[in-house]
Amino acid sequence: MAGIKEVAARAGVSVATVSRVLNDSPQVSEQARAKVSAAVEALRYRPNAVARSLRTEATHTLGLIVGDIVNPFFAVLARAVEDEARRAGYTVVIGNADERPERQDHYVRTLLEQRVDGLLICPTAEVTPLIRDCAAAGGPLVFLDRTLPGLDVPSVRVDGTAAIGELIRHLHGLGHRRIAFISGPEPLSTGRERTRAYADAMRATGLRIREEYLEAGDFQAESGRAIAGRFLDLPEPPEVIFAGDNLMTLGALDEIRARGLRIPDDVALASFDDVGWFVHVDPPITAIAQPAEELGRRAVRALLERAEGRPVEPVVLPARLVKRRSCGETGRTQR
Amino acid sequence: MAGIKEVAARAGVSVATVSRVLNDSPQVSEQARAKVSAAVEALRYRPNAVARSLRTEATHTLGLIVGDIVNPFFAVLARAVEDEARRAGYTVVIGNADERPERQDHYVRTLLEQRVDGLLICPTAEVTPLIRDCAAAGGPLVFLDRTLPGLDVPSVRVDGTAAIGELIRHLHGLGHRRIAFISGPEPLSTGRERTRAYADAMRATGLRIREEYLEAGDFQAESGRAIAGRFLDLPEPPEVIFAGDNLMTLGALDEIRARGLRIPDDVALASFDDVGWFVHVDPPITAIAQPAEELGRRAVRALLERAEGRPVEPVVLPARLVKRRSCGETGRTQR
DNA sequence: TTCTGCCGTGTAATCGTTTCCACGAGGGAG
DNA sequence: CTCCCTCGTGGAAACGATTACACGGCAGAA
Repeated sequence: MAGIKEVAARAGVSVATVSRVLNDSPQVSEQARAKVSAAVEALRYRPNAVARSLRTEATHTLGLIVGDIVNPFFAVLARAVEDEARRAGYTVVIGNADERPERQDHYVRTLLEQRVDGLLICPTAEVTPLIRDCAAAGGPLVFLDRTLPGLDVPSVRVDGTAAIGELIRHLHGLGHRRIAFISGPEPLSTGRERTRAYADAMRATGLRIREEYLEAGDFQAESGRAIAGRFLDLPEPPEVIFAGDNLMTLGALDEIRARGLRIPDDVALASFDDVGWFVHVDPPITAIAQPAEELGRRAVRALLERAEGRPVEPVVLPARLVKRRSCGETGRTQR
Repeated sequence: MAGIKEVAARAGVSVATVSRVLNDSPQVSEQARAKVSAAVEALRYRPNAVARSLRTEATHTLGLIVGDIVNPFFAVLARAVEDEARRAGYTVVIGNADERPERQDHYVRTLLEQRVDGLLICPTAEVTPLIRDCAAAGGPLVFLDRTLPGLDVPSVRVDGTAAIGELIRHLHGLGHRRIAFISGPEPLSTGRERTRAYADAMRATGLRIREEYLEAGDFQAESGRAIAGRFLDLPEPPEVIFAGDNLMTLGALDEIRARGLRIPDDVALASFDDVGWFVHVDPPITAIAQPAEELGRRAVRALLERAEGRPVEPVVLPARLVKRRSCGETGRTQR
């Protein structure tokens, strides 16, 4: 493929001039500019970003490591990140950790070697040594959706505490008392936070927290199914199953349907994390909606500020309860 | 950040030796290897992939341009591509064209400048000049899911013709005669192919094709909703609405629900492209399932073969009809 | 002993850009 | 006329790796 040298030769100027034209520096005559443009066109020259990056120490690329791109929440997040990044002139490399720390580390390593200008991570579980190093090295790094304890890294996330409180009160108002929660993995900040919010809200509402009504899944559909099954097998099964993310909700729904139970009469269902099709389930599923797009955009902005050396403080966005019919009638339903 | 020079200095060897250790060449003594490893460790050295790529002319990176990452079909596709690529030692850069040719071109340009080792494109509509150039240049390029006419580029895709035929016969067997189709955009190969299959199958089954029962959407939910609305507004509305992708099915479902119509009694619904939650809609939605994972894997393999200069022939995978209850009772339902 | 070959190593060129610096031409001011 | 500044330009040194080539030492063969 033609390089800048060939272009220079064809245009009858030096490589320096070609480079100046390409980066439209003002320090170049109209004449030269025209000749170079013609040569570029004729040779179908495409600048080599690899060489450019080597010289300039900037790749105009951001890395994004998500838990699972097939999870609609992360898909929406990824699109928002990618959109905002493109607007700022950056390309995004997406890594799929599949919620596995070793895979997450694989991508961290690869992306660092690629010299991305910034890294957005939805951390999977543990603080790996590699992550600790990165945090210590102080490169542009921002945690997205989740945080890790004890590291000096800014994070952009959603706080669902208030919405969970509202949900529990809503359920209580509908007459439900036995509310079970399929929580997320203990090591994940989002898992811990939601569990805590559930427990606090139950207490605040004067409801008993039963050990057998609280079990941790792994944010994947299958665990939701299994745990819902165990809840339903209890001598005194819960009146409500509240699942900690949309995939576990899907799993729970599968299990409830497989047993031929009716929602909400036999058991009610609620989800942390809303997805488009919840309104089409019969009955539509009550859920806590997270502002995923906003989250993605804010994360990119925070990252870019960080990359420019400006200090950035954590961003915390609120979630919103969307009442539908899967927990019982409440007059009008929201979409 | 420390470079190979610092490592060499600290280990007391030359940069050549360090490089050889890093690429574990056999031509290096155990002793040197140990010293270098120690230095690498101590300095937390990370090879600079940018410099390496410049020298070796290989980035070990593949580009993937999808129509819309939020569409579950593409999300699954992207994960499969990314998975298979990782297995082969490649990183994937995902670009989101949002079904817009100019955005697709933006990514093609960017990825070419980044010197990706191969490019996987789900082409959006038209043959742009840029795409034509690429095809002509003969770089490693493979079309995924969709094809473009008149270009010498191998493609990996699904052929839903047989499944659509089966669906139409199934609907006919259930007593339906007035079958409307929300087709995809005319310029897209998948849109054209499905429309053609619908028309052929209708004819083959002895059903009339009515002009007012065939309208093209843009593979986004909103168009599905609008077109379904127009179908239902007809003096003689169809008995079945068959939508050309999962998002338009979602839109149609919205519209049907908004009108308070019952499925399948008032109108039946079928989808080209299956997604996980279809089984949870009441009633579960009959759909044609595409082997998205297989598609992604095959595409990567084809691309890598192409990159190695081996000739690759087009891959065409069959789709599969999954009968559920949204078109009427049929004895047992599949999951 | 001397020659041959291999093995481990180092020197330096190279990849395609950007950018610092120098240089010559031209023009305005003194 | 001379001086100086500006403007457009080109030469060449980076950037951080890989790798062709050369070289010295040592072992085995003659």
